[in-house]
Amino acid sequence: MNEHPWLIQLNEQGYRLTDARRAVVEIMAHSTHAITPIEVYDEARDAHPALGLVTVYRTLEALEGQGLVQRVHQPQGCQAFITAPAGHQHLLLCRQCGETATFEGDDLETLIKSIARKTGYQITEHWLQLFGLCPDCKKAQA
Amino acid sequence: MNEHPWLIQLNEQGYRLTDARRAVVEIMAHSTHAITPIEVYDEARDAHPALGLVTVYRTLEALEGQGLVQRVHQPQGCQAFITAPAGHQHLLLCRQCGETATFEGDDLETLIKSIARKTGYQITEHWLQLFGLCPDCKKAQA
DNA sequence: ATTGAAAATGAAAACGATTATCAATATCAG
DNA sequence: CTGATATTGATAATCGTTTTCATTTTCAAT
Repeated sequence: MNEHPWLIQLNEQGYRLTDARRAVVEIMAHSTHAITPIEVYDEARDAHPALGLVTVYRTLEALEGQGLVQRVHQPQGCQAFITAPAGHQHLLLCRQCGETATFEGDDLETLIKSIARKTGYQITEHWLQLFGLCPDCKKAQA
Repeated sequence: MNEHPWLIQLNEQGYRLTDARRAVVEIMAHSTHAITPIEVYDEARDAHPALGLVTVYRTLEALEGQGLVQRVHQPQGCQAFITAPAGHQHLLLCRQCGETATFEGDDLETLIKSIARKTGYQITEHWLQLFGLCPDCKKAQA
């Protein structure tokens, strides 16, 4: 049936393959922008009109559990999702259109260790994110 | 009347001084932890029982507008506020109790410029946040 | 001190995002 | 094909936040 790799992975984890999941995966896997559940819902109904919003939430949850998508936090709000970057990448997000780029910057290790030593905190996670305008939106600005 | 500097600042901006605002400022200004509107509401009612939750939201909004408090984003959720650090500081947050520390790490400029050049993005904002366990919660863990 | 216009308040309702409930449906192993 | 079970979508519930609005409070001008 030539299923999308994400669907194969879900299937291997015991999830059944349904048209609702196919429709959501289709949208999420091909999106290069941060996208909210409602937007996924609207777009995915082109392929599967009977789709319910609840199923979008449940599918996003499953995909997040598999590390295939992740929630992104932005100054404007924190309800959007993106396809999870491979490995440990940092994010660059367009404030206008939500387009996402990634970059590496792992010279943070030194900084983190230094902060841990100075503060006595046990540091378990870090976020480094940049926000701005993507080339297209920058052009449209002027 | 020996008002708190935040109240004086609000007053200078045209805000009136009320008991509701005094109560909210009292809590926020002395908090060293990330704290949600509901928590502010609960704590501030000790001093001002008639306080409404709506007023907490409105006061936090005013304080945020003055740069005196800011919303913090965390893996567990994004509805908490902290007293805004002076100058450009980065955050270190305890995932357990919300205790907040700050640090400087402004060698980011080089990185940011490099990413901007590589991606064509115009970068306007950045977040660098660390999460972990504060010394107290680390101790309570074991 | 008194007054009154304007700002601020709190209660209630509205709202948007998310989660829980549940009967009906679809998947897939046997 | 069949049936146990996962999944679905509709509905309702929940949570955080905002709007509405009549009442109260602040504070500048008397």
